[in-house]
Amino acid sequence: MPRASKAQTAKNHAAIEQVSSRLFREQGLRVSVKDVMSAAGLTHGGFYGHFGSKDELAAQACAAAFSESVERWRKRIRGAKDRRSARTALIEAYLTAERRAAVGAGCPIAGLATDVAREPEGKPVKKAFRAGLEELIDMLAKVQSTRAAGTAHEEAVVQMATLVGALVLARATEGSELSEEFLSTTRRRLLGHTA
Amino acid sequence: MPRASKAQTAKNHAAIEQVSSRLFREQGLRVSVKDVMSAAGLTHGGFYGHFGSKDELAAQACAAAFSESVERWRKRIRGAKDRRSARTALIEAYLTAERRAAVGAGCPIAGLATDVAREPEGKPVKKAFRAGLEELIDMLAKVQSTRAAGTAHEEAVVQMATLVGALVLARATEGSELSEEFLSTTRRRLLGHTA
DNA sequence: TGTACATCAGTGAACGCGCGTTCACTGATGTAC
DNA sequence: TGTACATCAGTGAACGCGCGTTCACTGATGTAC
Repeated sequence: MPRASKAQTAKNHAAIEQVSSRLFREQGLRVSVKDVMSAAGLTHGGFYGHFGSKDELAAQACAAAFSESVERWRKRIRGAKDRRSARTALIEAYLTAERRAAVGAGCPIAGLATDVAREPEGKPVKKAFRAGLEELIDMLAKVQSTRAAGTAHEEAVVQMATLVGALVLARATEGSELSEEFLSTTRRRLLGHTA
Repeated sequence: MPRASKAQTAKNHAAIEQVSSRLFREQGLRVSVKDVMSAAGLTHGGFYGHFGSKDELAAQACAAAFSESVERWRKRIRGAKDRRSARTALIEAYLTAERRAAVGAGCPIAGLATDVAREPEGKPVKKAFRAGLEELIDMLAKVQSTRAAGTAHEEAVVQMATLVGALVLARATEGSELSEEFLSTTRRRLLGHTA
């Protein structure tokens, strides 16, 4: 299948990006170029016609995953009648068994945080991750009930830590009672049904 | 250096376990057998005289890391004058720049959660991780001010999620202002200086 | 206590395999006339 | 619109390298006398 048409080439490029965004979230940065290309229906050699390196793809895939999340959050916020219910909607959607299972389609923060932490400074994926994380924190800050922006930001930072920690630990203990607790107890307490 | 003495063999075994416990926390399960053995001052071939497989070592290294944490937590709790100050001591020690930097000597939950989540069911490291996590949650539950055991457990589950999430995200964003916020803001809010 | 020798901890080459990246090649696409 | 041909997207073999694991070998240790 030599010399694909321009339209096909664009489709292939999009497929590589989309598929790798899923695979990186599922398996971390250890996914191989061959795995990505196979999943996109291509052979590995053609990869370097689309991206300069695996690192470059990782950064773009990470950014794409964050765009997906931002879009999803935006829709949920728009669908809510006020800030309080928007916040509830985000938290309830984040801490579910479906989200725990759907690693590849889920939150890139939960999927990639540890891998990104291990990357040396300066790697492009690190920058993409930080930018995405900051954007999602800003969105979370905007649905806090507090009026003061500074306080809302602080609340968002801590809530983000709690959400990500709970999801990551629910995944690590999947199949146990504890895993369910990480989802349901955290959800309940974050939503204020607290003792 | 053939046929080491029994004493030397025991020392070597302990060195492999200790060194791998550090390396696994730092780099995740991708650390190579050669890396571990080199760090222990040995050559890779001798590994299988000490452990049946890399998976087996990972589980033992994980368990050893948790033992370290349990011991450290226990000391802090013993050193505190009451439950409230014990809880404060644990949280303050967990969310510091030193702990953020000391990945290899730090909390195995923060270091290994994502890797463990990606391991297939049944892998020995998964069992070790769950057991260790449950032990630390129990310790955290015991220093809650609530009298009711069920409520204390729930609080501990959520606090653990927050602590781990904040540390992991502080590491992923190290070098940025956001990273400092994950430590200081979370610490302040968990300790109740809340608005 | 001293000697002869079996044991076995550690070595390093080798196994088959997968990695990221490069490159000569193919032949349909896209273009110049 | 039809033809001739340069372009270049994708292929698959190959590069050097590192992986987990195995194994023949070495020679000091530990033991039997």
